Amino acid sequence: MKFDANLPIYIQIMDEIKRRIVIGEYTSAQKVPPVRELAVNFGVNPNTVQRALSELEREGLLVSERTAGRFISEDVEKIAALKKTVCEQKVDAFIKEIQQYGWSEEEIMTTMKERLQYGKAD
Amino acid sequence: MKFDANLPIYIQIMDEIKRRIVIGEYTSAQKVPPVRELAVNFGVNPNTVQRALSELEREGLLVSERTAGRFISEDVEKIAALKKTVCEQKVDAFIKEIQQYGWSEEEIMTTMKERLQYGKAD
Amino acid sequence: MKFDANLPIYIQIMDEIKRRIVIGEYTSAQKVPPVRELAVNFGVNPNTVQRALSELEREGLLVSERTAGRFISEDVEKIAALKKTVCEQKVDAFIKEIQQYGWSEEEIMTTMKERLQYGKAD
Amino acid sequence: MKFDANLPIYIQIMDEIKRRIVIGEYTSAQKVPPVRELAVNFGVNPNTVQRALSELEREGLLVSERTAGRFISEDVEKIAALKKTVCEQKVDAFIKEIQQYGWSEEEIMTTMKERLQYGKAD
DNA sequence: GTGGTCTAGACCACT
DNA sequence: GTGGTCTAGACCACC
Repeated sequence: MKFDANLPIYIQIMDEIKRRIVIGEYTSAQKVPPVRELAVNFGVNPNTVQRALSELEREGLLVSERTAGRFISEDVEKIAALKKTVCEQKVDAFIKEIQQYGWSEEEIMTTMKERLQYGKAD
Repeated sequence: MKFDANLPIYIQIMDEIKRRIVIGEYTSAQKVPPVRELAVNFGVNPNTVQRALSELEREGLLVSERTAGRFISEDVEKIAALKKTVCEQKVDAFIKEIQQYGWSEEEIMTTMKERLQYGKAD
Repeated sequence: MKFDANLPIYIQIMDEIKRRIVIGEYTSAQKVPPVRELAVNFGVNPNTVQRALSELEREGLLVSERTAGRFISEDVEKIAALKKTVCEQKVDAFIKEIQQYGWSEEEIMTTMKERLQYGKAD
Repeated sequence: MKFDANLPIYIQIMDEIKRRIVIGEYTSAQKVPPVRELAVNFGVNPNTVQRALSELEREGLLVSERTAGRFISEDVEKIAALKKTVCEQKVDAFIKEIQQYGWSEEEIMTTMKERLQYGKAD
């Protein structure tokens, strides 16, 4: 995985795990891969992964069972809320950016529809 | 101005100049501030600004006149085309990102409308 | 190498590289010496060579591979076209110069033949 | 007039005057414009023109009459020889340059004919 | 070791 | 004062 040089890597790993939850790659009550495995896959130090997972635990998205490992929260509402907030964050960031260009809502909505319909976006 | 560590600064300056053209801060045939002045404002070396402006000149957005300075192109179509492509690029980037999350068009369009209407985005 | 004071050095380096391509010293798909080495050979700053090569890359004559170095384009037609245009440019420049002296075609062609045959030119 | 930065200006002025003789702008036995006038036209110091004219005098192309000014030599053979040598010098310089590119006589002659016929050279 | 970017500071031509 | 070029020297990512 390619990381952004500006954001702490553990944050970016948190985001990636959230993404996997959102798209259903990691589903409720499922076991999360062990730290070492993730560390290798991400190409980072295990400590960095450890930190990311701890943070996610603090947020209530992960729970750790002493010996068995770490699992995705069984709290379905929590997962649903995650999906919603992540989506809204992305949308808000986008809106903020386009507002820097002074574009009106209509312009953006129109362009989005065009781009989505013709499948030009890749 | 604050620069992203991942993208070359001269590219980001190009983008910023383009933004200023798009929002009409720099309008057709208008004089662009001198290299040294922009360099101070951006907090970078004059060479870096020089490079950014040269690239924009190559793209036909700017023209430089030996001793008088640099000017925004008088080619109105060029400017109009810029506005269009910049908008599309932003939209495409956004679409690409949200597709990583597997969201459907409807979800995104709905969320965008919500966020735009309630003005929660800032 | 000795540079002309009227033309930017990076342009003259571009011309020299083109010359080496034309005479086959640098041939298609071959590796070009690294920037720093060329800089030493030309007796100029690496940045100046960098610029020359970047321009040639933009012209499609060179391609750069991140860590491996720069290579002459594999586009054989491109190379062939280069040879043609360089030759024509030289000839045109010569014709322009002699026209300043009002010489007729016949005079020039005759003199050229003489000079070429007797091998007086060196 | 635009001067080359590498060659002494007085040499370039000599060449320009020779050119004017060759094309017949200055014809045999004609009076040469006064130093001051030439200096203004060339945009250089009168001393520089003075030196150029003195050199031309040494070469026997100009003669100075104490009070009347300077004149083009009446020696018709001298003028004819000038035309010949100037032409040969230009041709030789051209041949030397093209030989750096390894082009054969035929290639050059062919290209020259093409370029002359279609009048592409300007 | 490779290309790519950036800074700091200088000089030049042109007006 | 303007754009353009150049040098010297540095740092980075990639392999």
